[in-house]
Amino acid sequence: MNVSEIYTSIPLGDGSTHAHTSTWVASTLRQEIAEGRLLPGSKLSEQALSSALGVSRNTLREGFTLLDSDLIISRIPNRGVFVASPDAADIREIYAVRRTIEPAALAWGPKLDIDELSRIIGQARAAAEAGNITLMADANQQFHETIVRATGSAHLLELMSRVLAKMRLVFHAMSDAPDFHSHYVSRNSSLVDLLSAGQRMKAADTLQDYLNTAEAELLDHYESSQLR
Amino acid sequence: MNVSEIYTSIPLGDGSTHAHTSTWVASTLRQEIAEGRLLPGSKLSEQALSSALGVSRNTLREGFTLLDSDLIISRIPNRGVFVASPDAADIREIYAVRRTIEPAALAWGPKLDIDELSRIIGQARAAAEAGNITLMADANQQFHETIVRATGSAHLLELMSRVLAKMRLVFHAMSDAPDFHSHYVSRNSSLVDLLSAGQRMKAADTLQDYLNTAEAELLDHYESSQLR
DNA sequence: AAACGCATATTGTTCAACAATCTTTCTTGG
DNA sequence: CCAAGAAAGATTGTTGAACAATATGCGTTT
Repeated sequence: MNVSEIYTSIPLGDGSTHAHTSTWVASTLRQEIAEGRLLPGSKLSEQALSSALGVSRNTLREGFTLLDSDLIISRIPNRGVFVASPDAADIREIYAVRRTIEPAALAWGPKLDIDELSRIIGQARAAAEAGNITLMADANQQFHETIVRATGSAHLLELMSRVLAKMRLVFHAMSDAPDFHSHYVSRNSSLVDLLSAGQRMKAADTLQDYLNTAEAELLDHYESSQLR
Repeated sequence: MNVSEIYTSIPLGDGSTHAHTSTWVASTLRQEIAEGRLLPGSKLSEQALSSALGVSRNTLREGFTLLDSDLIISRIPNRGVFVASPDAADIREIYAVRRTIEPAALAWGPKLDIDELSRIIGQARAAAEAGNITLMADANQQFHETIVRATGSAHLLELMSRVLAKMRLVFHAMSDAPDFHSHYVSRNSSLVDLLSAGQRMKAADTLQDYLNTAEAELLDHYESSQLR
């Protein structure tokens, strides 16, 4: 499916008044991008998109501004708006954020919900046995969001979800990415074991090791997929 | 100085083309707010501001959208845009972010620059002896930004500077705030001593204590200033 | 004094136009 | 034939005006 087909396949607004049309535009595009229907590098033409969405160019631009802070598009002055295509530097940035926030949440977060983490792991295990990779990926994302929620900060949670959204773009850009998620189930599980034993600092250190490993694996796969 | 006076005192653009006019608008307003010329709660009228800045309403709105992600304005649908007036919940949120990011940066940040921290403390001490509170506040902010820079993440640094910008709003809202900065110089100094001794984890714990104390002091002062 | 309704003002959105900048194509000279 | 440069075309950046939707303020009524 190419870009112009996407344009026409995006459902139009139903004519009812949205709280903010620009907000609706942003969330619509966010969803299209998150689900991989708009691939990294695609150009988002103002004229084509505004008519496809049934909004004016001005309103579309306001939506672009909103998405810009979501890190999933890149605006190049006088050139246009493109779906972000993460590179190695972006991957390193993503993991720099995660290496800071997530271990801190495990070590010191005042609202750590171990039962919830445990519950999510159960779901992931079920998904793994059913062979449902999408569900496993969802569970993995939930797991890490729950960790960040322990900080009690809405801003950190928001930053984390933006970072995870960009992470999805990385996977979309590397369509032949192997199944990174499956062997993280047991890792997450051992994290919960440590937490249940009250060893929060050790859990934080362990998570850092995991994140380092994951980053290296992703970078490795990215480099080799760039050579082709 | 009331709001309408502010409008006319904002310097107009020089007619030359800015890279992005909306970006220029946002940074201009950001500065006005940061320096306390636009106080928390002030309404930012589209008509008045657009003519005062010499830009169209559409462009001003794009600027508003940019500022919205900066946390220093609040947009109320069909009501308008106001300079954010932080409340107790905002203060708690600010410190939830700081308690997570800053100790993590001290404990694990790969790019910790102890010499730079030490240099900044020197400046703060000089400012304290000269009795220059503004310079002390600047040095304090620099100190904490340098800490976050140790994470190696641009996004975390950006979030931190947004949080510190909102922090300035808190102080502007409490015009009679006592001098919170002066007794933090020695605290920062003892942090650097711990770091120099290689005791990063102890420094992280100490910083958390400091942040908890500061949050409690601020909340206390906020509550009492609300009663009047 | 409280509640209602109307006039007014402000924000939300669209449209059409033009300026600024980039991209493509075509010409020209070597 | 190829490279450099100029003109033409397309896209983004910004503006001003217009209208709809919503909120505000003010008088009237009870």
